[in-house]
Amino acid sequence: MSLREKKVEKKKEEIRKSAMSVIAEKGYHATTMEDIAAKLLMTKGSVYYYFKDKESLVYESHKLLLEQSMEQLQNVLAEELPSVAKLRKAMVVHMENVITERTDFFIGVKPDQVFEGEHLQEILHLRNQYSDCMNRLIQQGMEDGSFVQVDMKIVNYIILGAMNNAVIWYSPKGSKSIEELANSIADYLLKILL
Amino acid sequence: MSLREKKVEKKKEEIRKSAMSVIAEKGYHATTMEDIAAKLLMTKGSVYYYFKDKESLVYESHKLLLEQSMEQLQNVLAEELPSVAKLRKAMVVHMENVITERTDFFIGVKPDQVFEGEHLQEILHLRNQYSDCMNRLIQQGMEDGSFVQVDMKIVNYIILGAMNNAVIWYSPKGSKSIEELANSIADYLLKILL
DNA sequence: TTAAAATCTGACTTGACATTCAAAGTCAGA
DNA sequence: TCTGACTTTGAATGTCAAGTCAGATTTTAA
Repeated sequence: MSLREKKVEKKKEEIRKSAMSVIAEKGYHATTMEDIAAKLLMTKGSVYYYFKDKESLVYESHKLLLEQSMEQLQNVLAEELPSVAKLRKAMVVHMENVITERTDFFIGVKPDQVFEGEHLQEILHLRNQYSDCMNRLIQQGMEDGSFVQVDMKIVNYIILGAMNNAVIWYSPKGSKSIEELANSIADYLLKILL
Repeated sequence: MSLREKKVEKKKEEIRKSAMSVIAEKGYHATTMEDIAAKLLMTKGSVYYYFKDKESLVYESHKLLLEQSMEQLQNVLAEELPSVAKLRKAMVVHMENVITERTDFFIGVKPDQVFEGEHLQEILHLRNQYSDCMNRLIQQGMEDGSFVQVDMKIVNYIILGAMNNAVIWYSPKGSKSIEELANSIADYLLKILL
């Protein structure tokens, strides 16, 4: 990649970050392209130089986040760990993502209210992929007898729902660190499976 | 109440219902006053005859729903039941509300992105009240030894989060009836406390 | 140094709503 | 039947944010 391309990519990355951050703060509909630009001391016009429109910017941002989370999850999947520890780790990683990225995206807005066509398909696909991985973790645990038999689908919804919802109530002012919090939530949720 | 007042109240009720229904369908920001009116074969002008503005309409609708849920919860609280059965019933009732009203209990938007001032305060107050009631149920169970000791606040967030999230994924096409679904979710969540 | 390429700017256009309002329509009861 | 209060209508208005674009400015590389 040429220097120029690197610079452009860096700028795009900054803009994506800014977008995610402002959206996490104010919600998708309340954040304007000017907000996103202002945060970087730019003007709207510049943002449009890098991104076709708001939808594309948000799509790319969201996609990247999902892909990164997916990759982390895959890494956990690949580890040599007993089922319980593996699922536990996956949950902790997820919680940390939810809290640090504050991506209200999993709950705030339904994807079909923001994306269309290809973009919508891709986002749904990535989400399903993620969800499937979690399912696999539960499945494995049930097969090797680490977990009790449960309705995988429902339990998965419960687990992801409980975790994603933290965006709404988490506050850095709380007495627990993110790590502690992630761990205790993971422990509580694991009790459903033990 | 005079005949006319009854008629007005009935109309307002219809409009609130329509608003909640369209919002559940398309999301708060995507639903226009015309959508809400059209569903009742009215024009938006009429809606404005009954409600000052969109915010007020949604506020009143949402408030009523919260109050109704609160009342149901209070009724459960008042019943003579062992802790486990009581919390279980509260959860089932909540789930049924979430699914039938399809208002994620909360519009899918954080309240401070919709309401302001007094209205916002009142909505937050009602939510807290509701949450406190759930807390009380957990507290009681821990005190009488029915539940293990847990961090009440976190567990409460988990429980409400997991349940509210059902708005996102519930589909009437699923094989389980609402009642079955509510029951199995309640059972899974109770395992956290047993 | 300098001209072409890449970036950036901000005023402008557009369109989608929310909200208003004057006029028209409805209806219970005198 | 008539009247006046109550309702409804839909066109007009106001607002706000997305998206555009003709330059202005900065960077690149010869």
